[in-house]
Amino acid sequence: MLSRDLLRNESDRARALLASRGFDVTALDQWLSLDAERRSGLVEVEDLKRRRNESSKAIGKIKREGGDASAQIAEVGELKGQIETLTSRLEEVETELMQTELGFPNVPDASVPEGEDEAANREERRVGEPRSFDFQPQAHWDLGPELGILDFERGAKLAGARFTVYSGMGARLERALINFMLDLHTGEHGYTELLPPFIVNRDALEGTGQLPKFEEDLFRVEPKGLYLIPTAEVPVTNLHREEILDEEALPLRYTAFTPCFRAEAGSHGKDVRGLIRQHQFNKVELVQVTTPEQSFDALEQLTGHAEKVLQMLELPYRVMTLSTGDMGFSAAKTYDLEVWLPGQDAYREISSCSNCTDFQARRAKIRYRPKGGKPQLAHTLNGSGLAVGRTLIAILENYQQADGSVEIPEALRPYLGGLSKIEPKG
RNA sequence: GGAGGGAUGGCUGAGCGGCCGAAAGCGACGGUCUUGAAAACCGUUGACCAUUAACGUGGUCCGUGGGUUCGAAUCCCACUCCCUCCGCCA
Repeated sequence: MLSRDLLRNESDRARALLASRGFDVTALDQWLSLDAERRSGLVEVEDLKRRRNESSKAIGKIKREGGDASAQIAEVGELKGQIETLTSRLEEVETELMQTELGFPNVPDASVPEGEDEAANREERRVGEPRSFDFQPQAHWDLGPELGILDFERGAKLAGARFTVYSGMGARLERALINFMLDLHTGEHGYTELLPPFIVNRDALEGTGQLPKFEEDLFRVEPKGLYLIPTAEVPVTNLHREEILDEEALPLRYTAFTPCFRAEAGSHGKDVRGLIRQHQFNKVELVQVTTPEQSFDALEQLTGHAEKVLQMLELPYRVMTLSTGDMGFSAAKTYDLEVWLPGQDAYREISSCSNCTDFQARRAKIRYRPKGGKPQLAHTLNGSGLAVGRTLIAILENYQQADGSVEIPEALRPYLGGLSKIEPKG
């Protein structure tokens, strides 16, 4: 959610910022008229309540003194009716106002390039040289089955398209990557490891911005109407929902490995081959809760923490700042890390690091208390550190050898019992 | 799944249907004292909304949602969560 102050008192600026994201700003006009109606209604109903409270107190006093309070009782009865009708109207307005508000995306930071889509994204830097091959590099959807470590067909048999079975060294490599990333973030970057629920309620998803707008992207779990998490960002960011944190405790840094579940509605025909776009995938997530002063520095740091994984695995990548039109709903600024995939001759997203400023904190009521001051909204950040399946892909494609084997990056070998190479089966 | 107990401010914990936004303690903050700190003592200390140039003023909130009543933290109903015991279970 955006601050009502911004919407109300700087509505022209809000309009321009929302428009830059491709958002239909007629909703803002609707919001403004609802807000005005709410406020004038509040003044009216609060005055009626004041009169009712005064009369009620008078009744108590008269009765204690043994007097006759029937005049006051009649007055209260009349006020009550007026309050009821006004209140029910106000509740309608409030509900509509909320619904409108929950539909507004975050506003972009001034440093974000303006543009309609990914074409306007700004490349910040490239790290690492793409390796030159003296043979035609294969894509992971060929390498994986040939090595006997990825089984797309049996994944489809078990659950349908976009599900994959990891087998043997594939499963082992995925597990090694998870441990490697968690150890790095907890050991070197100061994050606390969490193992949260993989199923959450609506409140949590509303807190981080997936609901109410993006319900069709989620898997719903029937008996209780809960949802499978689309990212660990949801349970981890909501950890401190409706809490007032001590300022000294900030910044909070959490890392969590979880599987992620996405319905991928509307992405038919996109990335249908291989492991790029799955209904279920593993991710190690980074989340920070900071003060407003800290959050943009924290975004640089957090992005650096995710980059460190790629650097240690010696995978070439580039850093992109997403444009206003390409950013996610809750983000004020986002860096995407794109890893080089030689099998596809392209950079592909492997991490997305965002500063959500106070947007999620306002929805989830995550606050902190400055020393001796009033509670304030915190800022929240999240980033993948990294998407594990895509990291595995990157290793297969970048470290493949002419004989069909795949070398293991040095940094990962301790996690694989010292193994240096995955050989084709047979 | 069955039986019982509970949910009050940052925390612990009182609270005859009106005088309760709520005792007390802890914590936090400010002050006295001290070279400084601790201790002691004094004082301040919930959140949200509206309104006001401001000082303020008003409204709402005692798990959530309904109900009874002129009036509810207090009475009634439903739900959620937590605890104890029994059953079942990885």
